[in-house]
Amino acid sequence: MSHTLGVRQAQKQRTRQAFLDAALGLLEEQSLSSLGLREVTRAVGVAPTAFYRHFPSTADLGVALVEEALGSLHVVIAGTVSAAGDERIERAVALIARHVREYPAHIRFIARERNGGVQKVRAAIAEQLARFTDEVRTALAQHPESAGWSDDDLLMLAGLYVDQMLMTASNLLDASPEEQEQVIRVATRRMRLIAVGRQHWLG
Amino acid sequence: MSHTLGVRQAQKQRTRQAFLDAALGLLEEQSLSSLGLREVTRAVGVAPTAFYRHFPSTADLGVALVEEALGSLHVVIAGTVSAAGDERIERAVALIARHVREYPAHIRFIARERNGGVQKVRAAIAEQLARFTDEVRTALAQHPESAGWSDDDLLMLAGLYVDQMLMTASNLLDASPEEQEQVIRVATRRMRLIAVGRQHWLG
DNA sequence: TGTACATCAGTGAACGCGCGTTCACTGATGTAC
DNA sequence: TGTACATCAGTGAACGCGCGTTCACTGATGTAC
Repeated sequence: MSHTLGVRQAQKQRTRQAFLDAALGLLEEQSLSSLGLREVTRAVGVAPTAFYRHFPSTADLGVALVEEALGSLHVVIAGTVSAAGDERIERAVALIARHVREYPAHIRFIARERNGGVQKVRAAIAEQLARFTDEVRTALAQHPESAGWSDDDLLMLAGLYVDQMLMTASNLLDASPEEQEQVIRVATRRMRLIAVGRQHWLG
Repeated sequence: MSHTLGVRQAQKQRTRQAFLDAALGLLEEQSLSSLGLREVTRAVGVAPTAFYRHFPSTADLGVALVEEALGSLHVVIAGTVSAAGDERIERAVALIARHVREYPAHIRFIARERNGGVQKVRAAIAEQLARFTDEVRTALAQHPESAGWSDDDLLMLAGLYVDQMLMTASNLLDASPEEQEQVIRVATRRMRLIAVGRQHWLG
């Protein structure tokens, strides 16, 4: 079993994950650019110097968090776009809402650092979102409604959807339980309006 | 002339403005939650303790920056919505682009801190954006196309426009001069698609 | 299987530094008479 | 107009503290024979 990690490697991965988890928790209430190395190691329960065994800097830890946070979203995105039938939009919004409920800290992190003060992390997020947009474009191209659409227009529409999803996710985070229904209703109508625009689009 | 400020008051206001200007400059490359009080006073050229004569904390300086940054936007927003005729959308996007060119640091600040780590500032931004959305709704209600629209739907549409404007502004900031044209083209088509959706909307 | 050596994740002391905040101060500006 | 007192924006020394980074270390795990 060459894939079985040695005890040492396994332990290292566990510690690394503990760093990611602790950082994500601390980042619920602050930005990455103010996150301290010692703060993270304290939360994990290791010596400050242990940090350097895993990341050169907190910015690099941030990049790792981007991958963790957005990696799991590919599946959700695929689900929202491929859904078919009358209730396609409702299902898409519901999928987003569920993801936010399951990974609130990840979403908060992405929404915050997308425009945050750490260049490396912003670049990583931008790259991942560009990939999402491209995936959505490919999925949209399969729809019969996309007949006659240029690739450029499909990309425009895909970007609009991706931004809308992220905005909805971020709004859900800031909403109280009672407000969440309202956020979902408004997000659904926004999507519907965009869908109407799509049906009558003439390039 | 009871409105003429005394020498002392005038000097105080000048120093306060120097704090705002210096902070805005420093915030181009970091988030408010990592902005240091001493960093700001150093940039202004006063003793660290002078800060407390103007703001209780950097968070409160941030709130003052929100008002400065978003105060000037009311006029722009009004301009984008009231524009009429065939090229309404082109004009709206051009107005946003001009504002971004004139006040890039303000826009960056708002985009960054809208989801940033300082609660007080996020609340201030959310409140101002809600007011913008309401202003846009009122303006939209005047349009003949809005006949038959519920207030709720108009608010939904207004929110979509406001978010789109802010997103466009933020995209322009991150774009190189060559990319800016592309950003403007895509933003224009997004707005057009939304406008098409609006025309065929049935509630 | 047992032994001898190599690797390396995590340690703990130490460093110099800049931080936010306190305090009593100074001296120009403002005000009362 | 002149004088005596009050106000208060900005000062500068001092404080205790936590920061990021360095370094030589330890001891469990891995590897070669």
